Amino acid sequence: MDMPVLPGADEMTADLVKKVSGYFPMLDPLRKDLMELTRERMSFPAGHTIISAGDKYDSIYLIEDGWVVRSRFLPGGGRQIVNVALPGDFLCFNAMMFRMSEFDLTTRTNCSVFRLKAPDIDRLLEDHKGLAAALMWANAQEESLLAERVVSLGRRDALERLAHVICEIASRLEMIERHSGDVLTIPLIQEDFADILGLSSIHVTRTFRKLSELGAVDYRSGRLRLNRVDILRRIAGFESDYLHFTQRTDRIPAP
Amino acid sequence: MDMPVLPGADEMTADLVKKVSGYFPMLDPLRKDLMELTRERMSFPAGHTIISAGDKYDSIYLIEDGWVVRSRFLPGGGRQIVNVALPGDFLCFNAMMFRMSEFDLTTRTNCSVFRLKAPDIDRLLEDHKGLAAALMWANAQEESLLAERVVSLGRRDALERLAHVICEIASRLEMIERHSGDVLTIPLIQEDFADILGLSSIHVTRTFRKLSELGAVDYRSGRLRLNRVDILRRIAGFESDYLHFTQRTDRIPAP
DNA sequence: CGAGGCGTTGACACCCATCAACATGGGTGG
DNA sequence: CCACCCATGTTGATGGGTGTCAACGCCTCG
Repeated sequence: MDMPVLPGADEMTADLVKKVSGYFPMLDPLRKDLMELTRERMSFPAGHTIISAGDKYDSIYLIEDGWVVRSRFLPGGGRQIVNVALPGDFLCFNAMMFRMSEFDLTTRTNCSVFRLKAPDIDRLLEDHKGLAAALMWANAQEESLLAERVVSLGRRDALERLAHVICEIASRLEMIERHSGDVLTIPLIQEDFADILGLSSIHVTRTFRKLSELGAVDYRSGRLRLNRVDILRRIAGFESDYLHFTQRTDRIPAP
Repeated sequence: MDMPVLPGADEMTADLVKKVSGYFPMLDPLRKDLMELTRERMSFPAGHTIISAGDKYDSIYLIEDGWVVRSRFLPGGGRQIVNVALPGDFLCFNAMMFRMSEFDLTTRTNCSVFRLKAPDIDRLLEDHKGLAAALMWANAQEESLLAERVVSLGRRDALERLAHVICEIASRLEMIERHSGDVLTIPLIQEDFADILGLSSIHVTRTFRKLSELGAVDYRSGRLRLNRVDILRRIAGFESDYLHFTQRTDRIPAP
């Protein structure tokens, strides 16, 4: 295979693929597909809108580093963030299915992403089985996260919601080895939390204070100290099953 | 192909596949895969729980007829319905990825479903490309519906939410040709609407009354009369794009 | 040093939950 | 055919959770 390989694409396949699919043991085909299709590495500054609602999209992105939020602006001026994408997550993986985005994608930190020219779905299934499997997995997992967010928004109060999303983010960061210890760096302002949780930013302040009073966490300007994770999880009723981080050992091929 | 074909599987492939994938023109491979894998047709009475949260699942279901809701019960006694599945929708399509269900699946009407033994994902991608494509499409569409539900729950008030979900259900029923005219039969009680919308059933009553006063719809015991769809859509801010019902004509192969 | 973004606090209003009571209506058994 | 019952829907009163508004403090950056 004598295709031009990007500088850095190697480390990506060595390092990131492990994170993308630590849970999904189809490493070799995925690595091969990414080598073939990942031709472009792009960087964006914090606050950059990669895609706007209504844009036609033609590529799939794989986040190498940085945080991206997917959000919708409403006629009344409100905003709802539907999910937060972290390193190892795909963006626009339904570009093969749908033509245009219904959401904005905005970076919250400086980001570097790999861009995959979206093959049409027939060619994807035919020639890139590793990527196809990874995309199916990623889509299913994102669906699972969204379902849990629906539960939160529908049936949990502000305190439970905030505690729950903190548990979720902490677990996901651990999963990709971007966090250890009891202090998280979270590049979200309280207004972001508000738009994730369906609250006002003022009420997010109040709710953080209550979590602090309860001894669970302390939050200050992007730094979150986890004091008592047990308390946090109990408040949230957090069950990590829905993240589906358990390795599917039943699918690891025999050596 | 001399495999035993279920009585009725023929009509399924002739009729239902069209609905499953009217939007997704990969009919022939899908039909073939369904013929191979659809070995069992099952019927359930209304109110039956097909799968409970925590159950290990091993099959994918395709709804031939009936309504199914996917819901979660919370420790406090609350319930949240995360989506409503209609004829032509798949259930448990992530059975290849994940091992167990986090939600209950409960019939709201008498239902008949086709059961597909879930092939593992490698075999699916290898031997059942039509089904793989249909499942990817279905998953992406469900993800899209969930994202829109998140927007509703986060940033729309009760009136907007109810109007929006009515618009959604009406559109989906039209899509599968299960409804025409201005009266819908909806086998959901107000408590179901409450658990879809994150409201109390009492407030659903009030909200239906307000919609009626505004001239949009009249609801009475499972029958919903659409008086002024334009009003309803304006209240909801309904844009049907997220349903992705537009045929992807760019993907129809040349004859 | 000023400006602007972000966070914080308190007062107040509103949306919606909760509770209790009652209406309706379909099904079942006598 | 009627009596009863249970599920569901309706209404009003009350309260709590959260939004909104205004003012102020803090910090960063130019």
